[in-house]
Amino acid sequence: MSDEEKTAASGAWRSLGDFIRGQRELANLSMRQLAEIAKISNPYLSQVERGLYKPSADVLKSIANALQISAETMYSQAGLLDDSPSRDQSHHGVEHAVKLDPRLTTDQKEAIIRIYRSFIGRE
Amino acid sequence: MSDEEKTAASGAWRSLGDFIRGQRELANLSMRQLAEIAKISNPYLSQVERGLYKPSADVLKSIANALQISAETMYSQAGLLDDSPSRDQSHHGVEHAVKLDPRLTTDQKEAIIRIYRSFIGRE
DNA sequence: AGCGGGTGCTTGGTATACTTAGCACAACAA
DNA sequence: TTGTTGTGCTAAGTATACCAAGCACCCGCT
Repeated sequence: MSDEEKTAASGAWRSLGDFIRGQRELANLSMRQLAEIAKISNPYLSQVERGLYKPSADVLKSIANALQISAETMYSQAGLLDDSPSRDQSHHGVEHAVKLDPRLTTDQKEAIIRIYRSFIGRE
Repeated sequence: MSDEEKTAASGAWRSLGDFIRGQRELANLSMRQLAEIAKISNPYLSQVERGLYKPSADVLKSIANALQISAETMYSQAGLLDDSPSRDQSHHGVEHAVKLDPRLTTDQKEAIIRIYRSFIGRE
């Protein structure tokens, strides 16, 4: 058994932890800040983000609320809602949302999409 | 807060237990049958149906699967999905989509969002 | 009277989700 | 230097989700 696979806390939940950490950093929140808002302890949040534990559903919902993202998104990231064939927002998501935004001019939309495509390394 | 809200096994989860029991009886399954399909123990299922314990998310999903109902239905019955986190405006679309894109790094997401906000005149 | 097989429920224990106290390292101030 | 305050992480304990074994009862047999 490799080091990565040591205990029950590997694989699928790791990506959930990465997701939470990414969203937390995007919101410019420290662990203690997010933990306070989500009403969980900061060490536990640390362990969750590192994939050591699988948070229960209400904790997930609480974190989602604190990060201002939908609970459904969080659950699907946690692999608990894996059905959802209708809601496809993987990479069409960004470009589509940009194109639909009425606040952006055409030039601005093109600029953002160009940057976006350069980031994801084209296809 | 009332006594109903303090202890772990009361209130909202009791109705969840009733819901599960109803669905199980509707499917003409005994506790042992459902427990076997959902890969949980029958005593635990008994306690869940009586509202003594709050099942974790994956157990809920497993039960929903065994009862052939959607996980979302189960979660909403469990009161875990009804959030609707104060959706401010539609312009959440772009930022939301960017935040959710797994192909982008955190830095890239921040960059795009910064550009986007500068375009629409926010911040 | 027993049997065997069905039902749901209780008991006692293990695994793990979760917390409180505290460590180690930074960056900035006195 | 020595504090103070920020960060994330570790350690040790408590709470609880969950399981295996078994109890009590109800039926249809023989």
